[in-house]
Amino acid sequence: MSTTETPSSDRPSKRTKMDGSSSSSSAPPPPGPPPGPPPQPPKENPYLSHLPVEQRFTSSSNSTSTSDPLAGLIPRKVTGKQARAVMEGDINPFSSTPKPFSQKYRDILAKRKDLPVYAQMDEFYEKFNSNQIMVMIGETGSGKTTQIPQFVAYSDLPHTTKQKGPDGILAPRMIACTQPRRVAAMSVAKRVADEMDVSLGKEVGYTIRFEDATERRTTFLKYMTDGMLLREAMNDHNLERYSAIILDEAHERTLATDILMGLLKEVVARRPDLKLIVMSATLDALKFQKYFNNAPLLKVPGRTFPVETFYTPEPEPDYLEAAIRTVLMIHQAEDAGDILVFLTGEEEIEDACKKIKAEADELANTNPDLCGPLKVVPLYSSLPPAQQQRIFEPAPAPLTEGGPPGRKVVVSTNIAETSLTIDGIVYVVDPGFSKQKVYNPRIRVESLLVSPISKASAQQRAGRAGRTRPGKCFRLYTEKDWANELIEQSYPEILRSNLANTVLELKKLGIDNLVTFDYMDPPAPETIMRALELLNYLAAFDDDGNLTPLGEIMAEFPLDPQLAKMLIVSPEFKCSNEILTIAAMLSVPNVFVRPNSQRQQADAAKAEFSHPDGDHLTLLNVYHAYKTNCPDASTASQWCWQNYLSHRALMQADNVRNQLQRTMERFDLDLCSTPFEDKRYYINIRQAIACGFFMQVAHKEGGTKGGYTTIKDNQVVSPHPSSSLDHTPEFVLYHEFVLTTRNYIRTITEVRPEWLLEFAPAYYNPNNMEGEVKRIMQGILAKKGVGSSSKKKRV
DNA sequence: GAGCACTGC
Repeated sequence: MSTTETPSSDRPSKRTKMDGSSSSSSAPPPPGPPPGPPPQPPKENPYLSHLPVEQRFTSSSNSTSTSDPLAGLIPRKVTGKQARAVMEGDINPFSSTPKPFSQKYRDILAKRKDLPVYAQMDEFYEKFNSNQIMVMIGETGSGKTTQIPQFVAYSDLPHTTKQKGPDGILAPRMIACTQPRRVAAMSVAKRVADEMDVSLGKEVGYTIRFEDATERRTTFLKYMTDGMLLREAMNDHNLERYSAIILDEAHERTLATDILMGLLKEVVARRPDLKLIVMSATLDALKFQKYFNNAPLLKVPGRTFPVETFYTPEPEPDYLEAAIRTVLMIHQAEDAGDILVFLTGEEEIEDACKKIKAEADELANTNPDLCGPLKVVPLYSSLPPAQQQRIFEPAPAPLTEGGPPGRKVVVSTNIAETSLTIDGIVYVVDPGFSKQKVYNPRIRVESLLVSPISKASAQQRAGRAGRTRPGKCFRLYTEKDWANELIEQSYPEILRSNLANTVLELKKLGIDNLVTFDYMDPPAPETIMRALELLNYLAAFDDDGNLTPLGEIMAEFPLDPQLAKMLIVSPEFKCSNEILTIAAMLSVPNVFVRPNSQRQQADAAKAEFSHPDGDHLTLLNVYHAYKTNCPDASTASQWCWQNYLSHRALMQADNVRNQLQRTMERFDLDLCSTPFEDKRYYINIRQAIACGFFMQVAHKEGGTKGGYTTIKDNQVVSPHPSSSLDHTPEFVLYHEFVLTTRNYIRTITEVRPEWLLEFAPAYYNPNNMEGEVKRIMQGILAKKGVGSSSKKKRV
């Protein structure tokens, strides 16, 4: 051990320097041992970090509390009284190197004590200690998301019960808390790290796609997206790294949460040591309790301001017009306070913003004594972040001092219902509609439909008016309709989605029977059948419904099965570099920007990248141009702007591509390209795509010009007008079927019927086909019989 | 000749 620099001599000298009180930073170190250290709190001795907490402190005659702050606490027998004593004690037992609590910690603790959930700590520990599963209901402002995981930490004491993982590393058994959204996982983790007086990414961390802010040896509390925990479960069916799992926002019923609930119900039965807490905001607790074997309920009140609700006396024939009228009415008649209006989509919102602005300006001009200035701000997810930020700008000031107040109106999609919170909203206008995803298994199409919202949604919307002070909510439907027409809860996502991906994941999670799996809400059998059928055609499942080796690998890619398949086969076509790009570009939002005022310029810019054989190749061109022309971030944003491309989406594509490439490497899948000069360069790429998407092909109708019919379901479809395909080939492969004003196929590429027969012979067996396609396929097969000899001749 | 509700891996 070194004798020149002991921990005790190091600290005082450092302190002098930091204070700036030393005359010169280049002053030589004081000769010999420094004078004895001044009285200070117990110090941790870094050479003793292998010892239990209480022995790690350097004994000093002045220090009074050298005992373990956790002395007497038995994991999972901890009481509220004990936990409070530690929280209010001197030493932070959770920091990796124990140290006294900071002043900041004490300030935050004082505020935490005001949270409704804090008052129920004793009740929480009673239920937590004696039950494996519990259900918690806490409305907005109860503090459940930040406090409950901490309460669990005080009971599990995860840092004192480390275990060796398969890699031999000694790590704490973690507490996981899942969130449906990335931003929530990040921001809550940050907040809780502050509350516990530890560093983010060390003791308390978060894991979201593309970002892992945790440390294997030290992290014991981890916030994560629900999808991320599901990914982890695919390779660790018992979730052995966790001692407790908290599913937050379970009422949102995301696909990932629903699958996790079914899975955890099984895991909990296999692992009696695993605790599960399901947290929800709604009153539908009974359903959760019943599902989880009558688990006990802890109910915590919320903390929001009252919101007064108004209904229209008669049904409104035109909700858009009614919404605009209501905004102007509020503006003229109500006290100061901002307005939030819920509409269904981008076009509707932009339209409403224009109309509100025009009418409000006129009102302010003709009647300046009655109406202040109005600032109208649109909000939807595809809006660039800078414009989204406008919702946080303050309301305009009155035009004249003491005149009628200025007001801000935010016209938003559902994004303001859960994902984004705007402070200062006092009035909410709720027409009662939103766009919702629906899945039709019969024609295998997901589409968006404007539908009435649920009561739970309506309550959530109203609640947005009461975040900072009492508010008002104007519902543009009658009270009778509220009572009789609105359903209690929105249908969970699992009932509204194509489940191809989910079924693959479930198999990979070790679920044998997908039909008898204990779903909280079982999807339609037909939806599962459609998924099984697709996965069987893609050779991910064998005929007995078991995962094939190919299926095992497909499940590891964060992609739809079709995309995963084309990526995995791409090395066989010598084009995996290119397919990686295409898969990434298809996984991010549209890269083409088309402002209403500059459509022609935008279309011209897009034409520069167009590939005549199809949109997939156009996407490849865009990515190549982006990488070639944008060596660094500063030039990238300008180049994207000039070319009417979304920089955000392209950066995201780059991220996704890197992640996919790492997965390819993990499975030793070759990264290769056909030389660009080779005439097979594009053919190889199109063939690889066909291997994944042979089930999404349309055939040109004999009669109508430019019209197509899908092969399996005989749906009449039109190529989407945005397509770069410059001709109408006999067969086109499409990435998406979109149901709007008409049936469109979007992102399309020409394919040859010969390829379809070669790469998907079972699917294109003429015996299963009808009409013209059947004849074409028969013709090719007949020719092939002859053709095989001519091929030999050529070789 | 049209649209992208919202998330997530």
